[in-house]
Amino acid sequence: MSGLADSNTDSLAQRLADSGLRATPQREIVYDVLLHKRDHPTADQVFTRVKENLPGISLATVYNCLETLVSCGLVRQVNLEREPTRYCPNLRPHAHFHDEKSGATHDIDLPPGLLDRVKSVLPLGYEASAVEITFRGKTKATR
Amino acid sequence: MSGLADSNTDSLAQRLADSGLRATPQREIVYDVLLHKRDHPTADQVFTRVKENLPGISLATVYNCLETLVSCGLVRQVNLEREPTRYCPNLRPHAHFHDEKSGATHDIDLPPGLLDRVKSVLPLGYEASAVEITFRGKTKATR
DNA sequence: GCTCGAATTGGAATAATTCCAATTAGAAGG
DNA sequence: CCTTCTAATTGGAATTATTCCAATTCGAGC
Repeated sequence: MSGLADSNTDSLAQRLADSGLRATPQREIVYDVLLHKRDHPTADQVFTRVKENLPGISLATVYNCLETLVSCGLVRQVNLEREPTRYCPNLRPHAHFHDEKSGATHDIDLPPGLLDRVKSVLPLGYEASAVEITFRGKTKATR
Repeated sequence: MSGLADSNTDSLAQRLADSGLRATPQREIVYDVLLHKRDHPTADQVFTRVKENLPGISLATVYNCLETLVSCGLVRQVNLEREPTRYCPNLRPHAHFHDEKSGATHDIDLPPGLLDRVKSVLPLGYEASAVEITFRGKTKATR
């Protein structure tokens, strides 16, 4: 179904190795699924997609793999309101825009310096390891 | 236990009336609890606190009241990771800082203009009705 | 006092996620 | 290649926050 996975798979294997973890088929396919369609799927959606290539995988494993990918820094978790957690392989600094009409989530790339500007509002003594910016609203057809 | 509630209660009654809703004792006490200790409690924590004054209240009602307060704009919901939703009566523009060590959430007031600056990164056609900024990290004793 | 819709209540239902014990797989060493 | 030993996976049960629902209660206006 593709021939695109190898360089990704390699960086995956590398990252996993760095954390003392193994590159299993399950982890590779879960990661490929995230890279292949970047629509911020839920764990369930990832499960459905992965099953096409690996029918025997279990949902628990999908959760495990996602957790592993997050913990070695290849994937970000996105939480919106009370909805199920979504997963995002975009590692560039970006915000999320949640379209209230369609429910879709879009990445919004951030200009360099913006995150620093935002962090600069923190009072002395606050050290942020991560900043999340989330928009909610509507998208208009630009026309 | 206090004498501070009336002006709050009045604005509550007003806001509720504006939305065609009634100011019930349950709603008033839930709102007072939020105003009185602004530590971003969960629904369960609100439930516990409200029961001190209104022992017969049910958890379902607490959820209903919180939902009502949110929908008439007096309270904001704060979602962090997968944790239970927290509730915040601070209506000034502010971000949230989630202390990874203590689990506490602090409000960070935002300077005027910052939210507009952040919104300005949105491409044409994106209209944000709300922006949320969340920090995660550690707080150091300033000394 | 009555009426009638709104609000509250308790308990059942739902849904995402985590937990756990048992099995399987794979790398390293012999 | 076989064995070993740990990490990973699996299925199902358990957990937890939240929502749903049907029945009751409340209260403002007549």
